[in-house]
Amino acid sequence: MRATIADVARQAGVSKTTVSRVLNTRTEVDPSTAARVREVIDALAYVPSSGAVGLARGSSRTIAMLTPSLTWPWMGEVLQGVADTVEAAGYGLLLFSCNRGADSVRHFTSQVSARAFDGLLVIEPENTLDTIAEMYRRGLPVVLIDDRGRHPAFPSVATTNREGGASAARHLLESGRTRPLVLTGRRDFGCVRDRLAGFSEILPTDLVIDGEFTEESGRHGVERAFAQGRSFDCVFAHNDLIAAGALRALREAGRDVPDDIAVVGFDDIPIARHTEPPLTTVRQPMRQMGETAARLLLAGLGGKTLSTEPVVLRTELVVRRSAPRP
Amino acid sequence: MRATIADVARQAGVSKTTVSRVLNTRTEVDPSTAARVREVIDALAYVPSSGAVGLARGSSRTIAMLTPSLTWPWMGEVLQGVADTVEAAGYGLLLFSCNRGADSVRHFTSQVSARAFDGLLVIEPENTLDTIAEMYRRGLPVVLIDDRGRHPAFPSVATTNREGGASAARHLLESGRTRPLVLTGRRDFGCVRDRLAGFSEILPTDLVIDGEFTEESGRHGVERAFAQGRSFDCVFAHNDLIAAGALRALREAGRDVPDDIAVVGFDDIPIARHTEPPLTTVRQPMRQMGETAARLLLAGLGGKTLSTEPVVLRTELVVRRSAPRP
DNA sequence: CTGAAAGCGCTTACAG
DNA sequence: CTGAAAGCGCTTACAG
Repeated sequence: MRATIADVARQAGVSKTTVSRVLNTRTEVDPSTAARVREVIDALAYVPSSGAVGLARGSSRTIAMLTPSLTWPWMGEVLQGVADTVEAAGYGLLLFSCNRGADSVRHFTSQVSARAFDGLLVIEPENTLDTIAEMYRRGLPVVLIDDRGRHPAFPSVATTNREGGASAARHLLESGRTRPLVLTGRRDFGCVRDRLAGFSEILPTDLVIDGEFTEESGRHGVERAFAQGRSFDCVFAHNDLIAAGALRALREAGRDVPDDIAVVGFDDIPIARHTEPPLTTVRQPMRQMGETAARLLLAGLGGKTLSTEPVVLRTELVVRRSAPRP
Repeated sequence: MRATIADVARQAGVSKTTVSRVLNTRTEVDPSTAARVREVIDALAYVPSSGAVGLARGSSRTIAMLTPSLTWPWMGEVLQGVADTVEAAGYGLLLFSCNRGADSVRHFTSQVSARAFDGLLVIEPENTLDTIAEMYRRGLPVVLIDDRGRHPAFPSVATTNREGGASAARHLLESGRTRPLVLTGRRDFGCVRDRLAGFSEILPTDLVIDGEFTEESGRHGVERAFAQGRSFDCVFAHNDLIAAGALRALREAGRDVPDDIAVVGFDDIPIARHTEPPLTTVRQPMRQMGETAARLLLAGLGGKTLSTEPVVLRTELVVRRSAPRP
């Protein structure tokens, strides 16, 4: 049978109150009493039941992370940043993926009501921002990761999408490229608008093809541009999957990258270093975003009031062979 | 203030016992009473506190997942399979990554003692098998994902590593290749020995270079083979990262893939379809492994006794351009 | 079919 | 510095 606080108290010849006090390292305990209690704790390998502590204290020392998918290319990095930070603070990390649609959302919502965790880190599943905002308003501490340019009414972590787009344009311009093809992700994403705006400021273009954040979309984008007889000397893809698709379509069309056409992506996912040629891309610091969001949330749980102004982390241009330095 | 079972009981004019009974859908409640209670529950948006239920019942309806890293290329798929299955069963998923070394292990161990979860899914962090086995012996339900050929003394899910190696060899042999270079991962992994044994049975070779499961290791392996003046017409890499490194080294050496040298990898991670040429590889069904392990564990929690005989899932050869069909 | 009471394993005023 | 008692929000014999 597992030891409880009552066992420890009995064997140490003190009350449960005293044991609780030494566990929570309050000062008002006689040193020799405390030492005796600690001995018994060690001897019994006693660890307080997290459930009981949570009930008594009204908090679970657990944080939840909500994601639309766990298989997105950059999700592992975010998760690792979150997990490391949360663990180091002695908190537990409860993972919710909304992969099963409405059912998943319901499951998650009921866990919120059940007070299964103290705070929430979220990468927004499609169309759930209102639900999340409502939870925040009702008192659940929330930090959003990757606001997609939407600037919600609660704390969030974002990256410099606009400056990221601009840095891609500057790099291409410095390499002597002047006629870009831009392949975007979904236009209703704020980050897409920001990346485009930053890019266009430096390197204006009317050759913009809207698409999805997929390889296929990148392939189709390039094919369509060729079919329309448009000419371009570089491609700015709104993420690395689109860029990978573009690379493939360019190779199939017999164009050399980067000699004929340079390609720049966005994100710097693991695939980026394995394409041929390896991809120049605007790196988003995903792990750091996870860490930052977790640290913010933990500070919030510690009583600090969090600003709803997004914390913005810097993107960084990573130069590889698809668009080398001039 | 949040509603409790006492609030529901008061407003419905019944005892907490009765409310508890309708919550847990026992039969011994008068239909009209039950209906009245349910109305109040809805009106108050009452959801039982998971902490209190857990304490009273002595179980948390939560499963833990322990991993060495969250950024490994196939981890997202495993995690998704686990999360979907666990969620669908109404359980919570507590995530532990041992990324911070000994500190992480300690944090995890204390959570075990704190009874923070009912069962454990584990992808073994380096050198923790004994610790895990000990937890299993003390009564914690455990299912291991990817036994690395070690056949532990508790339930596990594995893949057909030996047959996977054999299928790679058969494919190469059918394509007329007879002089393979094999690039292995760490030899102390059982899966490496199994893949090698299966391969060698069909296509014996003395050109085996041991390495790590990394891109660099693949590059070095090919370079070393060339430096030794060895000739080969195909490569069997023990995972896709090694294969990606091999592709790079072959290209730099001016060899055409697959015309001069065919390449087969193992795993089928996302990168595999983005190399040049795209990689033929032995697919491990990672998501299915996650699902299977989770289902096993849930069955165990449901009272079923689990066999310690590994559940073995089939690998599948995925043919792409690096080693096309004959 | 229903309820009073004890219990799960802790914490926390309160009193001394 | 220490302890008895109440309380956190549930479940579960037990009795009726």
